[in-house]
Parts: sequence; C-alpha cells; structure tokens
Amino acid sequence: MTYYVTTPIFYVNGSPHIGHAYTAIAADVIARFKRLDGEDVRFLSGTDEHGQKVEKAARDAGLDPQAFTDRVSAEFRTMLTTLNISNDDFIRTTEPRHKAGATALWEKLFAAGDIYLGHYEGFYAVRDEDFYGEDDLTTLPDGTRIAPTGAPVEWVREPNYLFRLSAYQDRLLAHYEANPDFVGPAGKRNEMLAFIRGGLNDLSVSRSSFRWGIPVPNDPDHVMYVWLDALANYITALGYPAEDTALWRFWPANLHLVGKDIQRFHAIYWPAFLMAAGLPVPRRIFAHGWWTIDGAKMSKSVGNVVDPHDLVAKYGLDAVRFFLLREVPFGNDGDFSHRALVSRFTTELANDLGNLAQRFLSLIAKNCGGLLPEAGPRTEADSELLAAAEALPASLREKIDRQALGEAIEDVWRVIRAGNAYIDHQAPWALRRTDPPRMAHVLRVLADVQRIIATVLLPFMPASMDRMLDQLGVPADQRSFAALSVPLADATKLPPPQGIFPKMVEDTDAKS
RNA sequence: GGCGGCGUAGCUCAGCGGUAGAGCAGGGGAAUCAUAAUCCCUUGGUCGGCGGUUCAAAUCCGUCCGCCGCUACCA
Repeated sequence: MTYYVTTPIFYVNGSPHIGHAYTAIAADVIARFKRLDGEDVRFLSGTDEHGQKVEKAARDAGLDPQAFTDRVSAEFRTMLTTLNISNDDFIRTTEPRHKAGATALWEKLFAAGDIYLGHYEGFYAVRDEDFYGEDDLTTLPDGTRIAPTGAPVEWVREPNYLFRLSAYQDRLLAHYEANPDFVGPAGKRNEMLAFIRGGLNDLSVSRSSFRWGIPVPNDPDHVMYVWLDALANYITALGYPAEDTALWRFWPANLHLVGKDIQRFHAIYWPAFLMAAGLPVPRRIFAHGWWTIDGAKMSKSVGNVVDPHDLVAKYGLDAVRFFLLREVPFGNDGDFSHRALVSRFTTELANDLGNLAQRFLSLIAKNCGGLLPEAGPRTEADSELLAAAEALPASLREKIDRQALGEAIEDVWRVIRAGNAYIDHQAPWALRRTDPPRMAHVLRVLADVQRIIATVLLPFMPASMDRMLDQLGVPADQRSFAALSVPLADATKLPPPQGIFPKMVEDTDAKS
C-alpha cells in the first residue's frame, strides 16, 4: 500500500521556528512509522515562495526575490536536516516543475469554466499594500477609515480571476458527509462544516498588484494568488500534470498535516480545486495546535521565538522530538518550557526507558558473559509482559492512523512501566544464586520486550533507538515490525552497556 | 451577535448512563540489578453552579457562570 504524507510548504517570509519544527517532526514520525510497517511511503516537504509578503521581505533585505527565497528556503532545508526529517522530496514553488504543474492546473480549471475574469474589491491601504476587511477598520471622527496599522484605506476595485468556489458547496458537503474522517480533529471538522454551510463565495485566485508569482496563462498582467499556487505543490511534486509517472501512484495523499491556522485552505479550497480538476481529493487533513513559550504567545516583538537549532543544541534532538509529541495530545495547543522538557526527559527517558535497559543489560554483561541468554519455560508473568509488548505495533498503528501521537507514546510507556515492575518482581539479581537458568530466562524476556519497545519508538527517536537496538544486538536490517517475528539468535554478543539517555546536568547558575 | 467546544485530584488530562481514573507532584514502606534510577502501598475530588429526565448522571436535557475556537481571500 502507498502512503503519502505532507507537511505544509513553509512560507519563506521568516526564519524557521518551533512551530515549523513541530509540523515537520510529527509528519516525520508518521512517515517513519509507515515505512517501518512496510508501507510504500512518500513524504514531502518544501517551501512556499511567492506572494506580496515575500516580495516585500526581499526588498527589505535588499535582495531580489529569487535570491532572497534561495536563502530562506535553504534555512528550512537545514532545519529539516537538523531535525533528522526523512522527507523524500523537497519542493519549492519557484522551481520549474512546480510552475509548470501549477500552470497546468490553472489551465485545467479555466478550461472547465471554473475560473473566470471578474473583479475583487475591498478596502486597500496603499501604505501597507494590503487589503483589509471592514471589521478591521476604525473610523476617525472626520469620517476617514484607517487600518489597524494606522494607514488610511480606500475602496478599490481590481480586475481578478475568480474560482467558482460557490459551485462546489454541495459536493464538499456531500464529501464531508460520506467521509467522517476527512478532517481532524473532530472539533475542527465541525468548524469546516459550519463554514461551508454558511455559504461559499467565489474565491479570488489572481493578483495584479504585485509581480512575484506564477504568471496567469494568457494574461501576464496577473499572477496566481498564492493559495492556488501553493496548494498545487502536493501534486506538482508528484509530476502533475503527467499522471502516468511512477510517482503519481501516491495520489491522493493519505494525510496533509497542517497547522490549525491554514486548515481552511486545505479542507475547503484545496478539495474544491481538485474536484474542479477532476482529481481525487486527499484522504485526510489533520490540524495540530500551537505552542506557547512559558505560557506566553510566541512573537517576534516579545522576543521569545524559539529557534529549532538552539533547542537541539541545548537538549539534543531526540529529547526535543519526544517532548513535543509527548507533552500534549496531538491536535491541542501546548506550552513549552525548560522545566517541563527536563522533567519529561528525566522521568520518562532517563528513569523509565533508559534505566530499564541499563538494569538488565548490565546483568547480562556481568552474569551471562555479555551473551544474549536463552529463553526457558514461561510463567504467567512472562507471558503477560511479552503479550503486552507484542500488542504494541498493532495498537500504535491504530493510533498513528488517527494522528494520536501522544496516545501512541502512552501505550509504549505502559509497557515500559510494566517492564520495570517485572524486573523488580522477578529480581534476577536474587535468581543469580537460587536459579541461574530462570535468571537467564528473565533477562531474555526483558531483552525481547525492550527490542519491541525500541523498534516501535524508532519513528519518534530514530538515533537514540538505533543505539538502543545496537545494545540489544539487533542487526541493522532487522529493524522493522516484520522483523520482530524473527527471534534474535541465542548467544548474540552484546556490546558493553552504555546509557542511552544520561541525565541532563542542571545548570544551577543558569541566570549568569 | 451567530455556530461550536471546554470547565473532573495541586498540575496535565482520560472517562461520556451503573455509586470516580492515569501520569506527574505529596506521604509511608520495600528492594539494592540500575543513570540514588525502581517497585509496592497511600493522602487528595460534593466530576463549574442550579434545576430536570432516569431505578441509576462527570456521563442525557435545560439554564446560569467562567474560559476558548470558528465566523473567507492574512502562510
């Protein structure tokens, strides 16, 4: 089975922050999980590089738009590398393949009669080069209206191409009805439905007030409005309009992962564009929440914007990946703080998971000559623990399929806690005297359980769990769910145990 | 204003018709293999207020209070 998962393409008018990192990590976990589960996976990320804001940001930076986007796009690529994101492709909307595909999509919609020449009108602030809604405006005592920025606005009317969104209201509703899982989380789905039921207006899909965009076919005065351009990336990266290529098998996407602020574009406009183009729509769109920092909204003016590179440098990549997905039910908003991260790391990674491995591995090293012990007859307690571990791949699959990443981690932790209880109750250090074969068996049960734990956690913490599997003597080509059915060879030589998650040393003088 | 959601132990949350649960934090004990890490037991809640339906309500309905989201062209 194919599985196609995407991040949004990141808008290059600013540098990467924790929000971008969050989307990328979550999508990466899902992509890695599906690969581990034997699926044929395509994982796409990229950058969204057109539009007035980019044009302006480039001008402010004293660069031409292409040079500017080259630079910022590279920052996002670097972020993905830093975060160990396993995307198969990275698309930029300024690439020829994208421009060609987006142009083809436009032509298709135009030919179908769903794009027509009309006009867009609204309150426009020349100083801000931006349109404003009536609700945003303030009327001064002398009757002039001003934007929130203080800039005076005027009513302008601009010729524009419009997309016949209104014609798709019923088809969208029917699709939502027939596919209850089309949009997640459920609350967001209701918002989308309410929006559609409220009536859809046609959508302006071109602009003539700036130049930095893909030219509208046969009308060079216009460029495509950024959303039509941007959303098309999900198919242009598969080679659209060519539908006979090897990559096209991945369409429709299984999952568009997005931030909650851009959900409407993905859950309403994008399916309508696809319907108009005669293409199947994505199977699911899931919106995740936002992070506050120490309880405060992240903003440039407050100066609390978190740079992913700084986080990784300070805490280590897998600690960050784990924290972001563990701390909060996926889909909810969360709060990031040093204290919370360190607490999660210490109790769950160091004490629960890391220490469990260290406990039985050091016993194997000392009492079994560092060789993986043989299994013996099972007691009820053995079977119970093993069964709980063996159930993990299936239970995680179900949770990953509804993007319940936090619940998936919780499932694993239940087994980890059971593992710590098991080793305490079995007390292999006492069996060493009284019943050495039973001791060997207990240690083997723990090794087998830990192997499953480390395997199912690979998508979340790839580098750390690879090291844990090294410690368990699992060959590099035996790290998949399918491989779990093949037991490790008895007497496999294990390397000397080494802590995977050494505790973070708190800087007691952090203020200086 | 309209539509929707939430309010459960100190904290973060699960439960969504059958007389309250998890993790963390707090208290007591055990063990000593281990990153002084673990395990066992335990304190703690009139499940936002008030009414109603029901043999039975965090769980359904109404209402009030308090938060939050969406309400179109702004990634």
